[in-house]
Amino acid sequence: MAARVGLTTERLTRAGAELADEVGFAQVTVSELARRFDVKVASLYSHVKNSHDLKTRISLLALAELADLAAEALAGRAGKDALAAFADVYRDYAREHPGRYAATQFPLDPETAAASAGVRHAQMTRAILRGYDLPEPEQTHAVRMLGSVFHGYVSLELAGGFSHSAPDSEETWSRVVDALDALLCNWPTPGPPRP
Amino acid sequence: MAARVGLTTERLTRAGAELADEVGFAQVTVSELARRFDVKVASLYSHVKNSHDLKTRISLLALAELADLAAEALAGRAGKDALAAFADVYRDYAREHPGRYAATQFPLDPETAAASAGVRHAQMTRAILRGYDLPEPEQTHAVRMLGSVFHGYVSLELAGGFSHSAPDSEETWSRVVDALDALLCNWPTPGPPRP
DNA sequence: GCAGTTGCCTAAAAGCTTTAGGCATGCGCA
DNA sequence: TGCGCATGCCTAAAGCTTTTAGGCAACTGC
Repeated sequence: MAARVGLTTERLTRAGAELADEVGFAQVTVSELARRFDVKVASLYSHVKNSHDLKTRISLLALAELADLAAEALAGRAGKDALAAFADVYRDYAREHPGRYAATQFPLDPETAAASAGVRHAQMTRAILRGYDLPEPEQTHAVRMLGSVFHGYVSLELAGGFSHSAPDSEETWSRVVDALDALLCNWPTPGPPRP
Repeated sequence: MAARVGLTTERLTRAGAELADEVGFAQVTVSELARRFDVKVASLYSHVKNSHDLKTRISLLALAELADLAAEALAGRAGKDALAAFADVYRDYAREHPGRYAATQFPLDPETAAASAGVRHAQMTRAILRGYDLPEPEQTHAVRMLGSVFHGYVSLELAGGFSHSAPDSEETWSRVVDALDALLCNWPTPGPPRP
C-alpha cells in the first residue's frame, strides 16, 4: 500500500514541537501527530513510548534550543549587557514559540531534568551574576529570583495579562530589566529574620 | 432507585477544587467528579455546561479565595510589612492548595477575567505600592514586576525547582521579599532607551 | 534474488466527553 | 391526603484519545 513515511523519534519530536506552537502544548496528542504524518496512530508507538514520553522529548528539545540561543547571545557580553541579552532571548523564544516554551515547564523527573539543557541554562544565569559581585549564599538567591522574574513575566504576558492596557509590555519589560540591574548592583544585605 | 444526591453547581465546583488539590488541576475530569458523588457522568451536565465550564468555575473560586485571604492579610499593614504579608499569603495559598493555585492560571476569556476576583487582587498589589512612592508610569511597571516575581517564584517552587539544593526555599523567599522592598525604595529612573 | 529486520497496519479494549431522551422523585398546591 | 408537574439522575450512544498485540510487506544487506 502506501510507501513508508520514514517516521523517526527525531522527526516526531520536531513535528510535535511545531504542533505545540500551533495548537498549544497541552493539545499535543499522539493522534493529531499521526494525522499530520498521514499515518495510523499505532504506528507512532514504535518510536515513542507513550504520550508522556513524547511530551518529555519535546520539552528536552525546547530546553536545548533555549540554552543554545542563550549561549549565543551571551558570547562576548557581560554585566547589564549580558543580563539584557539573556532576558530578551528568553522572552523572545517564548513569544515566537509559545508551545515549545510551555514545554519547558513540563515537569521532568529528577534524573531527566538533571541531564537536560536546563542545567546549562541555569549555569548561564549564574555566570551573568559574576558581573555583579555578590557573596555566595546571596548569589543563589539572586539566581532564583532572576529565574522567577523571567518565567513569571513571560507566563503572564503569554496569558494575555499585560495586553489591552497601557503602558505596553515592551516598555515594562525594558524597565524590569533596568530594575533587575539596579537591584543586583545594590543587593540588600540580610536584615533581621522575619518573625 | 438511589435517592437524589443533591448535586449543585456550587457543590460540584467546591468538590472540583478539592479534587484539583488532590490530583492536580489538569487531572480534574467530569468523570472523576461523578465517581466521587457516586453518580453517573451525564448527571453532571445539568449543572455544568462542560469540562471547560467546570474548570472556569474552579478558577473563579480560587481567585476569590486568594483575593479574600490577601485582603485580610493586608488589613492594617503598610510598606514592607504589607508587601511581605501579601507575598506570604500568595505563596502559602499555592503550597496549601496547589490544584487551586494552578486553577488561578487557567486562561479565562476577557469578560470573565474582568469580572473575576483577579482584578481585586491586582488592585491590592497597586495599593501596596502606595507605601513606596513611585511616579505613575513606573507604578504600573512595578505592579507587573511584583506579579511576575510572585507567580514565577511560586511556579518554580511548586515544580520542584528549588528543592534538593541549598539554601532552602524558605530562606530565598525571605531574601526575595527583602530585595523587592529594597528595589521599590530605590526604583531606578528610566535610562536611555535600549538600541 | 533471498533472508531478515523494521515499519506501518489492522484490531481491539478501555477511558473521557457530550448529547438525547426517559422515568421517577419530591415539591407545591388543592 | 393526594395530584400534577418540574427537576434530577439515569440509560443509551457516538466520537475522540490512549495503548497493546499481532501481522504483512517493504526495504537492507548479502
